[in-house]
Amino acid sequence: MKRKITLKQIARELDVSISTVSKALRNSDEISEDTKQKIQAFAKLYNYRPNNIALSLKNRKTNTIGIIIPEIVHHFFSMVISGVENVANNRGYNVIVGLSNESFSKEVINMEMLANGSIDGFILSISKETQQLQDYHHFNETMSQGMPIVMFDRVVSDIKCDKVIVDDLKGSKNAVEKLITSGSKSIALITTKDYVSVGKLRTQGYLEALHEHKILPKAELILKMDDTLDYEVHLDALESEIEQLFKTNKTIDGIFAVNELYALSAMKVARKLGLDIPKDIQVIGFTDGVLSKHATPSLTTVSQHAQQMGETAANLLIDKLEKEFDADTEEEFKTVVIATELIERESSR
Amino acid sequence: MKRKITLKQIARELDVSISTVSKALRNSDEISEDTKQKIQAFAKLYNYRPNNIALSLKNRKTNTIGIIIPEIVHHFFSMVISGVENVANNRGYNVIVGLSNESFSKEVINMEMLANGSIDGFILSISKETQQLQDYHHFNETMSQGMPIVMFDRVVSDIKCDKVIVDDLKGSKNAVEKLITSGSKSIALITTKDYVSVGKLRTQGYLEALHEHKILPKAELILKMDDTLDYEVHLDALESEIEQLFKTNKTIDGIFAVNELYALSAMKVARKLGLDIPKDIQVIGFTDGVLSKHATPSLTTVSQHAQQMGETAANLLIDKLEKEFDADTEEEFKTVVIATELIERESSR
DNA sequence: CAACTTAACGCAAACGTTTTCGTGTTAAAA
DNA sequence: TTTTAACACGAAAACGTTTGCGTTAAGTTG
Repeated sequence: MKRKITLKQIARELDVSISTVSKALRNSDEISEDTKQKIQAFAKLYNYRPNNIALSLKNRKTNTIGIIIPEIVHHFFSMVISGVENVANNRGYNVIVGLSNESFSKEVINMEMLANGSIDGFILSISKETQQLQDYHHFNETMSQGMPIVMFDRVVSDIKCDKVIVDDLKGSKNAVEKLITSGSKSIALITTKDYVSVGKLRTQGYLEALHEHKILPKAELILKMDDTLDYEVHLDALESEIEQLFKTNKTIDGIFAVNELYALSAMKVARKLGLDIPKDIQVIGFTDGVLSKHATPSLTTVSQHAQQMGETAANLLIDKLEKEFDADTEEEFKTVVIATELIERESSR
Repeated sequence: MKRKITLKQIARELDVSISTVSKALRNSDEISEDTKQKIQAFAKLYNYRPNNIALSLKNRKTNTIGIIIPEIVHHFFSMVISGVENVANNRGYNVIVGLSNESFSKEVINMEMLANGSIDGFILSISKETQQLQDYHHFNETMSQGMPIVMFDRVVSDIKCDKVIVDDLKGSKNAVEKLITSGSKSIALITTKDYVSVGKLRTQGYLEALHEHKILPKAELILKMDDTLDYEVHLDALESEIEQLFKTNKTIDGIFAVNELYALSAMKVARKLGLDIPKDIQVIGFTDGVLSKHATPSLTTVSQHAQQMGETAANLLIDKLEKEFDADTEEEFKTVVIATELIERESSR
């Protein structure tokens, strides 16, 4: 079990100084061709690779970016990671992930753990609890220490940093318009409580679409779920709520749901009540995941291009990291909006 | 944009030496109570945190573990990561992920990138290409440099290292037996080519179950898919193959598929051909993911307990990292087998 | 031959820690 | 008064790099 070889060992072995070895390996012309040949050959033989940690310490740069997300067992977030990993790797960076599990304290702890030199910058999406508490001190502290942050999807407008978002409003407006133009008259909305920023925006898109088509929104057609409950395990509760919605509003002939699970549950309930999809009732969901694609009937969705979001976020962050910062020019923050796309499948006409 | 504060700055500010500051903060009794108080207060005020990189360099220990997986947009793998993250975090470790995208060269590059000091050990699942090429030099090299590896799920028996696997054979045997005892007489198998280790084992389980129940396996009932194709995008090809299988073997009344997608496609085709599930035909899949749960009918599956696999792998690795290695005792490697569980849903009787 | 250039290499600092081993001061013991 | 011990702190090395600058010896120039 030999340890990795270091400059010092090569130097001792070849009877030269450490600096000579270092320079020879970086092909400095301070060193004679002969010595360079010798050193490089030796280094190759022993498979020398510079120690990343030592480099990080010296350069005050780790070439590693941290990504903090609420959960990883989730199609959207894993797609984002995939995008981040892609460009990070291509640009010579590693990716270290932290999970907040939707918890404020875990988010804070994770960030503090990584902020102490382990990484050069953050890419993150805020946990639900943080959104509720509206406590953003950890973001501000991190940034005040010179560590850049890029937020994606669940962002907070108060914080000055780069952001990558999806046009939730426009996306859902489009979806609802699609329902309207395809003949739905009475469209229900299944959404989350308002503190979830994206839920709020998607609700607004729904309302705007109705408004532009002179349809009066009805409160009883809007179902606001409390998504602090984990509906992966409380599916029944979700479904009975939806069933209730259907039963008290027999006219419903269109559903817009702010996520995949709500949409699928709606379809399930509709089918149970003997409704044909998409003939009797159309369904569109937000977030394009595997479930939508493989459901029967397959679900028409608003795609967020998660992978592209990840790539964009990574590029934004690395751009910032590699731009030699002119202390004079005011730092500027970009917000990139990724266009949504309506993916039409079998659940809409 | 103030940088993070260092020991040196505190020392200069308080007019003591660096070592005094260090000792004071670690509550050494070499330092007087007064000075300790003063230094600790100052450090707290300026929110001092030791620099991880410097610590890593000094201790030759990064407290970071690397995990290399074929892909992350995959329920099984993200569950494993989730498990790893859990125990890693609780035991004071960070997790850095690398994706091989099922490519041999990306796997090698990723490992080399991380092996140069960035991490203390690996948790990994081998890419398909590596399994085909059977080139394992990067694993051996990594380990010969004293960096431990824990393999999970897709392992290779030639390599001496800790492993976490699922009893693929027993799991699939159980599943097929379930089909048999529930009345299926003619059971088809949808699997992968044999170089995928798990596919091979699951095929074997299928055969053993048939054998024990005195059923003669028929070659025409075994469909071996070439899974170098990405069936997420070539769904049609997959489905038409399965349809062919059904049409040339009208007697089929049971399907065992080695993954979720194959099983779902089988269900789709069956439904298309007018077969009732589970009355006319039962279906069981391997790997318990979101699709199985939310499909209609929901799919009976063999669960691999992915999260538990991740947790086990992480514990194995960290145990090894933290055990002061007695050079005398021979190093021993464990292989932990995680029991599978048949999760019965609507697709079986 | 003196003065100067150039080639080839080594020294040492720096990145931020921890820790071992002094060292100086003071107070107690002889 | 001298010796000793305890106390409180500092110097320096080490982890593995990179790099500016100093140094030496050889060669060149006038």
